Amino acid sequence: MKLTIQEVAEKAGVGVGTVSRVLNNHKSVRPETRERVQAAMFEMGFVPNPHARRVAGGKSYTVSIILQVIGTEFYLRLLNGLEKTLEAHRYDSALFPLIGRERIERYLNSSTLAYQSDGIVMATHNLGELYPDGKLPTRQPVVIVDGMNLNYDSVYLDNRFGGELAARALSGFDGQMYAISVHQDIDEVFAKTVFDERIEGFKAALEEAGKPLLESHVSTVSFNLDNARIAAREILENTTMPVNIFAAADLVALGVLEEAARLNLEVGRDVRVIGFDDHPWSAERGLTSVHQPVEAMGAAAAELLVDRLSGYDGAPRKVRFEPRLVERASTLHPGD
Amino acid sequence: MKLTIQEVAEKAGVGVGTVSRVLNNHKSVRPETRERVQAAMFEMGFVPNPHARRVAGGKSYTVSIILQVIGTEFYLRLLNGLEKTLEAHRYDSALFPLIGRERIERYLNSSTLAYQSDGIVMATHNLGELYPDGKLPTRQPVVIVDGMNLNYDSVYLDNRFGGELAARALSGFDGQMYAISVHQDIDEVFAKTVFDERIEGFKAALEEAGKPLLESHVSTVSFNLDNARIAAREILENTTMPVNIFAAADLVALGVLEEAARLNLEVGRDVRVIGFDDHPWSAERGLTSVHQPVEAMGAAAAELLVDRLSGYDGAPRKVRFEPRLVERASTLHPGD
DNA sequence: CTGAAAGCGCTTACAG
DNA sequence: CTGAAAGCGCTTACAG
Repeated sequence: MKLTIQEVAEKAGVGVGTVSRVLNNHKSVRPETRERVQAAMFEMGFVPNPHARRVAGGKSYTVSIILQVIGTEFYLRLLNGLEKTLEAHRYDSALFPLIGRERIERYLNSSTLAYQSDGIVMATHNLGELYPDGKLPTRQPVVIVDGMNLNYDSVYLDNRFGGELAARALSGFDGQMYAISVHQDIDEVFAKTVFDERIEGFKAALEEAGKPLLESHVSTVSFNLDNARIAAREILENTTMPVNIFAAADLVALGVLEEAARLNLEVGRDVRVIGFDDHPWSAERGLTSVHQPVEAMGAAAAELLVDRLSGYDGAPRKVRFEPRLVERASTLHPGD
Repeated sequence: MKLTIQEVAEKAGVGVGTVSRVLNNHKSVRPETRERVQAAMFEMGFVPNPHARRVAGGKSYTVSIILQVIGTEFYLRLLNGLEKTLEAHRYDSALFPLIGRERIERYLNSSTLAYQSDGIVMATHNLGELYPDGKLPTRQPVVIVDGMNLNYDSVYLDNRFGGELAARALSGFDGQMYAISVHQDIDEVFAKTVFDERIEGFKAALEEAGKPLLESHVSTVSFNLDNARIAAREILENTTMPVNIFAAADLVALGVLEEAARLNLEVGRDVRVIGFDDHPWSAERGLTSVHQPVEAMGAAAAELLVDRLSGYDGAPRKVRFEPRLVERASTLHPGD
C-alpha cells in the first residue's frame, strides 16, 4: 500500500541513498538525477514516512507551538503562517493551547511530548511571570512570536509605533478624540501587553501633536464584538459629532462601525475610526486600520527556529516588524 | 543520553523482546519477569522512543483530536479527559482546532498528518452539514464526542434530559420563569445544538408541569460573561421578585449571580438560578447546576477509539451520559 | 556525485 | 514464557 524510498529508487534507477538526499535537499546530487528522482516521486505519489525519518535521523522533525489563545483571527493567521513555513521545511507541528496554567506544566513534564519535538515556538510576552529567570525549563530551542524575550529569538510587532501611526492620522481631524483598548481575562496564563502598547503609542503621539488624549476618553472592553458595541454606543451617544476613535483591534473597530450604522451616523464624516490588525475583512468594510503582517510574523518565527534546528547557535535574535497604516473610507478626508 | 530498550534488557537480565512485551502489556510474560523489567525501567527512568515504535509496529500510535472551539472550560475539560486516557493507553494526541472551514480541509488533505494518526476523535454534532453523507472522507476510525452521528461511535450527554431536570427543580417555586440560552458565531464550522436541546427539555418539562414557559421569557446571549450579565439585568430589572432562571451554561448563570449581587437581590430567595455544566467553580459559588461528567465523556470517547484501534470492528456504538442535578444555595427551598 | 551498507530503537513471528 | 533474529523505512558516514 504505502510506497517506500526503495520503490522510488528502483523506478528512478538510483540507490536509496540518493533518493534520501533528494528528500533532504542535500547539495551533492546532480541536477538531472535530482529531477529524475523527483519525477518518480511525483508520479508514484510518494510520501515519505516521517516516523522512519525520525528514527534514522535522530531528530523528531516536530515543533511544538504553544499558544495561550486559539479562538481569535490573529492566532489563526499566526498559526497558518507558522505551520505553512514549518511544512515547507518538512517539519511537523504539534499544537498546545495553554488554557489554564496546569497545561504548560503538563506539557513540559510529558516525556512523550518532549520526545516528539525538536523545538518550541511560543506566542507570549512575559515568560518571567511564570518562571523567575524568564526561561522555559527545557533545553529545546525556543522562539518567541508576537512578543519579546531577551533569552530567546523573538519576533514582534512594534505595537507602540502602530498606535503612533493612528494618532498621526487622526490628529489632523476636527472633533473629540477617543480610544478603546482591550483587556483580557485575568486567569489567562500569560498577559498580553500589545493592546496597552498600542494605546500608549497613540497617547504619546497625540500629546506630541498638541492634542493630548483625555483619560476619560479611554475605555477598555473585553475581546468580543458585543462589548465593543456597548463601548462604542457609550461614546457615540454622549458626544457631539464629529468624533475620532482609535480601536486597539479591528474587532473593536467593527463594533464602532456597527453602532454608527445603527445610529445613522456617517462613517468617515461624523465618525472616523481606525482599527488595528487589518484583518482581511477590514478592506471590504472600508475600515482604516494599522496593518500587521501576521502570517509573515509566523513565518519569520518558523524560520528562526528551523535555523536553530539546523545548527545555528548564536545569540538571541530579534526580528522587529513595523506596522503601516492602511487608509480607507472610515477616515475619509473632508472634501474627498 | 537517551536510554534504549537494549540497556533495560541488560539491566533486567532479559532479551529486548521481553522488554518490548512488557512495554506492550503482552500477556505471555511471567509476572516476576514483568516486575523485574518494570523495576529496571523505573530505576533507569526509561522512556521508550515512540518513533521507533511507530516504524517497527506500522502504527503511528497517535490520535487526532479535532475540536471546533478550544477556549472554553468545557473543551478544556474534555481535552483533559481525552488526553489522559489516550496517554494511559500509550497513544499520543495531536490537536486540531477547527477555526474556519479551511482548516478541516487542510487537515484531511495533509498527507503528513494523515501519516501521523491512527484515528480521529471529533467533537461535533452535524458532520452532515459539511459532508452530505455525514461521513468524514477518511478511512481512519472516527469517534464523535459531545455529539451524535449514526455512522460513528458516539459519546453524548442527554442535554434535553438536563433541561428537564432543571424544570422539575424550578417548577415548584413561586415567581416567574425565565430561560437564557446561548448562541454561537455563525461562521463556526459546526453548529452546536446542545444549548437548544437544554432549553427544549426545559420547556417541555415545564409544559408538562402545567407552567408553560412564555416565549418572551427566553433570551439568547453569546457565550461570554458580559453578555450574560446584560441578559440577566434585563430580566432582573423588569420583573417582580421572586424570579426563577434556567441558564443554559454555568457561565451564563454566573452572570445572573453577579447581577443579582449588584442589585442587592438575595439569591435563593428573590432570584433562583440553575446553571448547566457544574464546572468546578460552581460549588464555591453556591450555584445549583446540571452536572455533566465532561472528563468522563472524554475518557469514554478515548476508550472507544482505542478499542477500534485494537481491532474491534462492530457496528457504531452509542454511549449516553445522563446529567444529574446538583442542588446548592441558588435554589434554596423556602424554610431551609 | 552516488551506491552499498550499517544503523536508528523498536516489534513480532519463529523457534524453542 | 522467552531469546535471537529479521525487519520497519529511513539517514548517513564510507568508499569510490
